[in-house]
Amino acid sequence: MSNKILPIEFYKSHNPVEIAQSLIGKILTTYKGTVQTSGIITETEAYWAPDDMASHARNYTRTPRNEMMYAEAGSSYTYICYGVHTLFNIITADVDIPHAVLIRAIEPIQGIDTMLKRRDIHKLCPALSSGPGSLSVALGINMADNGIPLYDPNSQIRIEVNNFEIPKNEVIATPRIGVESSGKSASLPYRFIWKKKQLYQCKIIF
DNA sequence: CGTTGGATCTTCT
DNA sequence: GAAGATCCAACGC
Repeated sequence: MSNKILPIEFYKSHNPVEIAQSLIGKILTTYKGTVQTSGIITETEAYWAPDDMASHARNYTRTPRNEMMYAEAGSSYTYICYGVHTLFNIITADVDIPHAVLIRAIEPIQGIDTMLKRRDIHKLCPALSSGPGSLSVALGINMADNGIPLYDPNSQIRIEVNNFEIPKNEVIATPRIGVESSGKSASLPYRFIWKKKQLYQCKIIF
């Protein structure tokens, strides 16, 4: 069974901070072959180009790597961080407005056994899909997933609405991670975390 | 426990 | 040549 997919209109707002906040509690699902894995989004960060000095698209910088940031709302943007980790972002606003939201953590729902294998972890724990690089491994996301329309029912990666809304007072805002050197952009409260994440307690699977 | 450094790609200096 | 939207194994207490 699958939930209702978020429509493209959801991503067209020109305020990526609001979108980042609204994405908390939504469901990120990947379909790789016959395998489905999914989780509740519990942590996001907004990148508000061109003024945001922490964004790859600061000052409308345009390179082969970040070209997808200028694409249509609801497209995925994947890139390699520190030469090692694949990070998964969602592009928002109109074409040529390179706002983005980075997905930093999910709470596993479906395909937990598959996620454990992909991560080579043998028990369910927060590290399974918490942290932007770990999340991509757990969900099987790689650089081939750059530019996927996340609102399309036929895509391998989709964002779906949840059966319940997360109350706003359970979501806190903090400065973003790893952007200390980005001048005044560094202190902006563009990171959102669901306070009640970690529904499970590291139980043994095998 | 907390801290350190290696991995190794893209971009800018 | 250096730093970055990171992670984790290897250390030292």
